Amino acid sequence: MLQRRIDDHAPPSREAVREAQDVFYKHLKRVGLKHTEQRDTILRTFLETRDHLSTDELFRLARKKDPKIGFTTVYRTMKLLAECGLASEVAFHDGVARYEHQVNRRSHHHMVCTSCGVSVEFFLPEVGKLEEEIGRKHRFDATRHTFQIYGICEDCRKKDTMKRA
Amino acid sequence: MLQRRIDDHAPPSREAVREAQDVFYKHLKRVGLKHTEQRDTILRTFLETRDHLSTDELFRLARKKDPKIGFTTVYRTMKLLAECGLASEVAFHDGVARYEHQVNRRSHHHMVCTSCGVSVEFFLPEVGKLEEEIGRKHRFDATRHTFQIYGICEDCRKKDTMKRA
DNA sequence: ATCGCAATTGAAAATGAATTTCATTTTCAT
DNA sequence: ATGAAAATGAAATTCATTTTCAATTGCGAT
Repeated sequence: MLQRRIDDHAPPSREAVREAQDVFYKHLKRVGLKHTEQRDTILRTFLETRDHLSTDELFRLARKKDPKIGFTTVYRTMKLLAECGLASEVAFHDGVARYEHQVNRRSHHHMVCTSCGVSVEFFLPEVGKLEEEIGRKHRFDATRHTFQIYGICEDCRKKDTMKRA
Repeated sequence: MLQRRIDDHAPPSREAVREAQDVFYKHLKRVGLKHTEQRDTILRTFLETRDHLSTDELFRLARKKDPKIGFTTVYRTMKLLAECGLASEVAFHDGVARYEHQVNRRSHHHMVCTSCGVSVEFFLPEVGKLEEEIGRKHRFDATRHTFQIYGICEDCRKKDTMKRA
């Protein structure tokens, strides 16, 4: 199931894409890895997306740009992108790992419909403060958090009501 | 890796256990299922635990009480317990489903050490309010949420410092 | 520009948790 | 007690993820 994402962000600008590429290439250099065409294609494909994509979905998209790209390469590239902060995993509890890109995006949280999978993003500055506060209290070096709300969206509720009638 | 749980709760009292059994049996009746010795053993085993247990870990514990209990039965029973609210899944991002029991427990959140897996529980009443508020705003019927903070605990930080020295 | 070698690639195999199958056994309403 | 329906558990299956490995490619040194 494709997990549609509802937010208020435009796709990254040309400059933002170049910046992201720069971050990626510098990361590769830093850890002694090479810059390849496949990795570049995968990054560009990823930045064009707005949904929460599984590795397999991303693989299908990348293959449209370059039919000889393999699943394994996409899989490995996503790990690299996550390492340098360009991608982050979002775990929605449905058994597949999903990624969203972090270019031009502020920290945010998700509200997920457990019926159709749609997700709405929201932002609450206080959540970041809570992370810091709780970390300090328990002497953790807090690095990140996940905050997800699960429920049923309006559309699914309406559909459900219609079915009953 | 066993996910040790740090909290301030005592194990359920004898009465709490009986109450939980009652909830379970009534649920079974409601959905037309039968009360079996295995299911009872698994519930009792589960209530005695305080860590975040995978199905396999629970299976090993239940097997001590009754060596002929099978993994499949534990797996299926955990689904039933989750259905009637006695168990809830906690997904910590490490690829295995874990459960914690909900007897005598208030809603809470987790701070997880990404190095050793230890988790500390904390409770923030405002998070429940945020769930409600955000749900209303986006017209979701919000049913639950997860809030987890990831980081490195004090012990792991110390060990790390020693290694460097 | 070429060489050499380490990194990369991608198909295929392996892994491992989750889930289903099915023949046998058990529960429980009658 | 009886028998229909459900439960059990060993084994098989599924499916996402991860590893393996032989062939290919990138790139720094020359």
